[in-house]
Amino acid sequence: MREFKKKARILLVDDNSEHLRGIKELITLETNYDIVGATTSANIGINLVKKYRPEIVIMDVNLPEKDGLQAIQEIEKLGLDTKILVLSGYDDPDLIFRAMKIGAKGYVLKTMSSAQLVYAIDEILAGKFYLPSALSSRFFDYFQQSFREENETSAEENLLTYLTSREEEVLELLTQGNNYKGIAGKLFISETTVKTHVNNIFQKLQVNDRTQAVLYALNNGFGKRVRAKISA
Amino acid sequence: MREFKKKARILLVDDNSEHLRGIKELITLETNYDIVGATTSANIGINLVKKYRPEIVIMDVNLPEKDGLQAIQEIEKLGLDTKILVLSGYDDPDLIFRAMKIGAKGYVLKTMSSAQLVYAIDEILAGKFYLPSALSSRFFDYFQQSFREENETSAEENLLTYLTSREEEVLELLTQGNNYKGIAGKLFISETTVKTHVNNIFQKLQVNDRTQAVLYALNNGFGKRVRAKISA
DNA sequence: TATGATTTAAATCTTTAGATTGATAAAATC
DNA sequence: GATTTTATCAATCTAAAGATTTAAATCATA
Repeated sequence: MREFKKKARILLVDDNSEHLRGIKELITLETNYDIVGATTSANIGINLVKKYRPEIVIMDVNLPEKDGLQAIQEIEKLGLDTKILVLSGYDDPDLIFRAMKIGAKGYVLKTMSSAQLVYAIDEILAGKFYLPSALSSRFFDYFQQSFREENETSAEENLLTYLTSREEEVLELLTQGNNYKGIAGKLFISETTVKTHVNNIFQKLQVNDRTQAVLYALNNGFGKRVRAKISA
Repeated sequence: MREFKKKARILLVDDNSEHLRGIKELITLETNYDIVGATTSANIGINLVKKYRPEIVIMDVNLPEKDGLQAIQEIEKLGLDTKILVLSGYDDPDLIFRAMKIGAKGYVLKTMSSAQLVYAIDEILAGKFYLPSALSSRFFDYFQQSFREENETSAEENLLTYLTSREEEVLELLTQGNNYKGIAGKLFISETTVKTHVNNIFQKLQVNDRTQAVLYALNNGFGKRVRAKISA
């Protein structure tokens, strides 16, 4: 399939040195792959990425010194277009979600078949993403769960709809941390007018102060922005 | 494969009546499916869901009166465990993302093969999610893009790390809209102590007032919550 | 044990925020 | 054309927020 293409340069990072050897042998059988490095250290791995600029990094997320997710972030920050395939012993949805969130191109379990690993590598090298069906389901379950509360509340009555367009402008400036003077200056109106608007906003949103108003705005999709219940 | 199982009840919603007939015929060929309804109206579709409680709804997202996404949300709100497969003429990442966000179990293009449609239906009936490889890539590109800004900023210096644990508690209560008195009461300390903490928080976060402090906290992953740049 | 960081607290002062009342003019709606 | 809504502004007042200084007790740790 890829026989005549340039060999893909691969870097392996896995804290288990036996497993590291296993993958290494397996990949060496594939004539299209060229292993440029294999290490049990996340930090060394990052340096090897800088040095050899592999097309793809196969990264274990259970590393001793530095956790794999952090290593992924640091590799992503290099801006080298290095594709990262996560190799993990856990099918924890949160772990899958976070890995994909920070830029991984795929996530496979250590229990997978060697054929599946090769398939995953090829898909990712072709510019696609790869998640096995079971992990994909876990990902989407978690993904949808994290938005469920939002979907429910967005259907309820949103007090923001009662605001006039001018009040929305004022609230927008409140959500940017402005005080009365700042808002008055930006809207070219007097401070007392701003106070009037702000007081009307409080009434309509049924809150007591600006902080609560800002929180209500952010939690209710103000300005087409929403808060996702997603752990960092 | 599913020959001996109970027939899956399917509802079709598509504004194009010709396309509706086409899918209907195609699905009727499958002995395992039972079409309980087919309509060009989103509102009628929702009522048919209530009436027949199909296992799966194949939903076009380009509907005239009510848009498909809204219809999906209303069906989800019924809490009937109805699985929804989106059928769309567009591979727009935002559309795919929003459909999956609000609970769709799959998304396929109208240009797909009939075999792929049947495969998608079977996967979803089996409790899985289904996105064709190309759409999956679009989804994840969009998904990662929406978190890119956050990933970048989270790597920068986060002033929140300078807060003491007590200051974090105070800030947490600030992000819930409490005033001095409320915080003092909840932490069983005096109001003046709270003022001291809050002032120290302002210094450390380099802000001037509580609203700005709250905004900084929310925008910098305070309390394992992050703000996703995702359009509603 | 000496040192620095944390948590607690009070006193004082200035500034800002918020509530309330009243008023005018333009714009939209009926 | 009358009425309601919206946007504007002022004045006044109270309450809350924020800045600053000082200080004592606790706690971790070098």
